[in-house]
Amino acid sequence: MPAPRFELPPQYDPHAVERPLYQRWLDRGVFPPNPNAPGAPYVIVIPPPNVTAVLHMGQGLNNVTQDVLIRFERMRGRQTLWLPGTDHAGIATQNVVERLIAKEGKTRFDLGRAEFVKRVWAFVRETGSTILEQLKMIGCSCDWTRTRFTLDPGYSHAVREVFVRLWEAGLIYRGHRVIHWCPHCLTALSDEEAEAGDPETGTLYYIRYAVEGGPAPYLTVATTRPETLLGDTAVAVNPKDRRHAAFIGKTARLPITQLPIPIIADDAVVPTFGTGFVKVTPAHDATDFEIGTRHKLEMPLVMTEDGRMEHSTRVPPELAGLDRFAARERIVQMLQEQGALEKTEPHTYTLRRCYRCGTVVEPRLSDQWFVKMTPLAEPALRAYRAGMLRLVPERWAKTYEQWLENIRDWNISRQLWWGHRIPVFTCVTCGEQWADREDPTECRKCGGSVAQDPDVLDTWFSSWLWPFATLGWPDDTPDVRRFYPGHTLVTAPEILFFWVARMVMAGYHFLGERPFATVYLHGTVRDTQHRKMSKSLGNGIDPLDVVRLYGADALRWTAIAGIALGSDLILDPNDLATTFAPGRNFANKLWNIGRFILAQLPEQVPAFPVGRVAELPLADRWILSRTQGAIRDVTAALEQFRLDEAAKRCFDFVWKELADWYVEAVKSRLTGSAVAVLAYCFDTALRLLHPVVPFITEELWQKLPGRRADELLAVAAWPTVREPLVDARAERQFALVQDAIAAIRNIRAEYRVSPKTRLGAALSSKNDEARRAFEGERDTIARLAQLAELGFDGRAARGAGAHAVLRDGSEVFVALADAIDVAQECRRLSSERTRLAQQLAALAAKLTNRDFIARAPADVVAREREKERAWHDQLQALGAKLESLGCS
RNA sequence: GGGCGAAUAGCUCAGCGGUUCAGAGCGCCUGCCUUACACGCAGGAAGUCGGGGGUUCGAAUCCCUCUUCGCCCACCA
Repeated sequence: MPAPRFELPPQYDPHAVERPLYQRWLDRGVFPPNPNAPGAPYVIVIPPPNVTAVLHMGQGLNNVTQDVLIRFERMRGRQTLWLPGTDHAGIATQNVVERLIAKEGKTRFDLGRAEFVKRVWAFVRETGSTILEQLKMIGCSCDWTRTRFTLDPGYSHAVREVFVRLWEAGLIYRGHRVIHWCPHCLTALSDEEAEAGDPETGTLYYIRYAVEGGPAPYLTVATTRPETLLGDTAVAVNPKDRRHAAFIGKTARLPITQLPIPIIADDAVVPTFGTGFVKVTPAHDATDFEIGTRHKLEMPLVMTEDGRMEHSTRVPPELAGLDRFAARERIVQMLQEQGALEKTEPHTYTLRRCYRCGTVVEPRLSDQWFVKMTPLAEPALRAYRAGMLRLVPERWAKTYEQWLENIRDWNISRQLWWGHRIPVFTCVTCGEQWADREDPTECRKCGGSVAQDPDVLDTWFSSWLWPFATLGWPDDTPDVRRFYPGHTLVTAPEILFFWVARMVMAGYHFLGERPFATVYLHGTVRDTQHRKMSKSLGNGIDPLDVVRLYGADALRWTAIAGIALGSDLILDPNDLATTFAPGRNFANKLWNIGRFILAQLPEQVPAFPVGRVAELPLADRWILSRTQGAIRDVTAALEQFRLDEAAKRCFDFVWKELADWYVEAVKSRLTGSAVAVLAYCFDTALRLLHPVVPFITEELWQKLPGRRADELLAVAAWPTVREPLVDARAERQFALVQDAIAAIRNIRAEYRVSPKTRLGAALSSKNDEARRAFEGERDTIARLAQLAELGFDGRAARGAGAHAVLRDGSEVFVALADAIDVAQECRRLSSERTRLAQQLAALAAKLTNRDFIARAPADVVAREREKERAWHDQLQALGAKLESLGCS
């Protein structure tokens, strides 16, 4: 045995290698796209995390997934661009900074707009790169030279251009309607940002309104929000509701304020709910607003922006200034005192809450900027139906389509300070209003002074441009030409509407092309109770804790191998050791395989003779063929986004085949072909594994003999199948060897034959119990003992045993392998659902039975050959019969 | 109220064009410190594949239905 070229520790130490390797990749500039690469570009844009975010497990999964795809394509020679960046995250970031200055006892209004925005920028500059640095810790191979931020000048330019173009196309309008309003964040929200939560049990209040001149002295409405009655301007019934027809046209009086309101008929009222009478509050309910519009009702706002009751005439002094929920209690009390509360009953409903702060959203009448979405949705829908866009897994198709089919106009204005200021200008003199690419100094019509709209744009109004604004659009940049359209988007289904569908719309509208061809939607990270990991539940896992404990590769392996396409990733935050054991164990195994192989390899590894591969020992031919299988399977799995299957296939190849069988099989002959084959197979394994576990594979690959100093696995060529090495026969034959050895091991374990005892010796043992135990199996054991005599008796001899079995029993095995060919053919035909084939398959199964193998001595070979001929004949007959029946 | 998904070994999950499909990892049991690895090696126990029907020579695998979980959408106040 040659002297080991390396002294490697028996335990893989990720910390010793990760940072230096990452730095090396950076220094060598392997992450940015290589214009000299022969392949076409391959582009992924990162779902930009909030600029203030710190990495959580969901993003860990998301980004590792992207990195696997990028590294795979990079090794395949594509010009890969993985474009990183962050999102300014309007509400979220503004909230964070508001909390900060609250600690100084101040509000943003104390600071003023300019000062506040300055503070946010300072905060962003200070903390903004945290999450990107964390991505480096888990190995992400982004092109950091192209890092973008949704508020940087170039990007803002794109946002403004988009707004103005939409304006010019007549797709932006000022809408006066009831929108979702967050009384905590003090801004309007889009429909998507007002999330429906879990059903909650609340109260349905039945309230009596006095009626003048009607068929009854009063009517009863049912409501969950009694406080809104101060804003009621009508009571409505369904025109078809006979019970209440006589009320229509009469006047009701609001309790508490005694204001008169009309009783009207409207189709929107569902007669079966509550009493059939509905209180109509047009300024605080979307449906009521529509009713109000149809009937030209007054629409008074009775709450302030922060959710306190207020109105000059409608809110009585004792309620003014009360928070809406406090007001509710107080009003219920007042109603009770006035005898206007008929009854209450428990009621289950879902409340919409602000997706940033969780506050119950208040429907509120206001003026906002909207984008007309139907003209944008149509191309996105058409493109999807034409197959231009693929969702993986496909089951999200219906969700995507339904949303686009029922698209609603998008409220894009936010009453915030942090974000892209809406570029709409109004002349204070003549009222002229327009959107402008530059800040105007005077009215374009009358020369009067102008005022810019105070609001900012929805964060998603910048996010939806991400695939091209990051490349320098609207300028005609080389990057836009080269990297648009992109290829794969990796994200969570939660933002299918927020982001994905809108990017598709923007892509088609502004560039006339899809932003990406495939949307890969991965699952959610959950705890063992299947609860989503979240800060508030305290059930999260910090990916960097995992990196510190077990290394980035262990994290990556667990995330990738542990999640099937489209399913969730279940991790146990209370037991990181168990959760990440698979990754840690595998990394260590790989390390030790490398440790062993590297110790065997001489400075100059001879290439194995591909042309004369047939002359190699069976085990060599077997592992070479299995290597081709691994290349084929792993490549196919990655192409199909089956990352878990790719990982698992690598696992089986490296651990079960290369380590457990081949390494053991060649331990007794570690020279010549074995060394060459080991070097090739291990090198291939490292390449196949690199996308998933980049650090350890790069580290080991660097140590392979003959490596030039400037070579990096990160940009090494992806392996391809070498046809001459595919050898189905060798695989079958070796499988029999494996079966035979398994049978021997089984017998040894079952009869407790010590590893140090020869089977033959055990047979003639003086130990009565052992001998008696052997009696029933005497023939089998004797035969196997004979086969195994060389190999299974001592230490470190499993491989030698395999070799010996092969040599002594090869004739038997070859005959069996041929028989199996026949059997398999029978099985193939049996799937044609014929009885005859079924019977043959049963017989075939018998032939391939492990018992048979274990008992098949050389002297039955002749008999088997005879049988085999008979099989062939039957097969021929069968074939003819099938053909006559019209089966192919 | 619609739509979608999931129920397979103690745990987390593969398998789902019908005939080596009853599997993997972790855990468990029994041997092994065999000079790459005890984060390991060898062997093993363990599931009537959620319940019930149906199609078929044959079904975790296809159809129907029920139950239980989870997700998305929706103006019943």
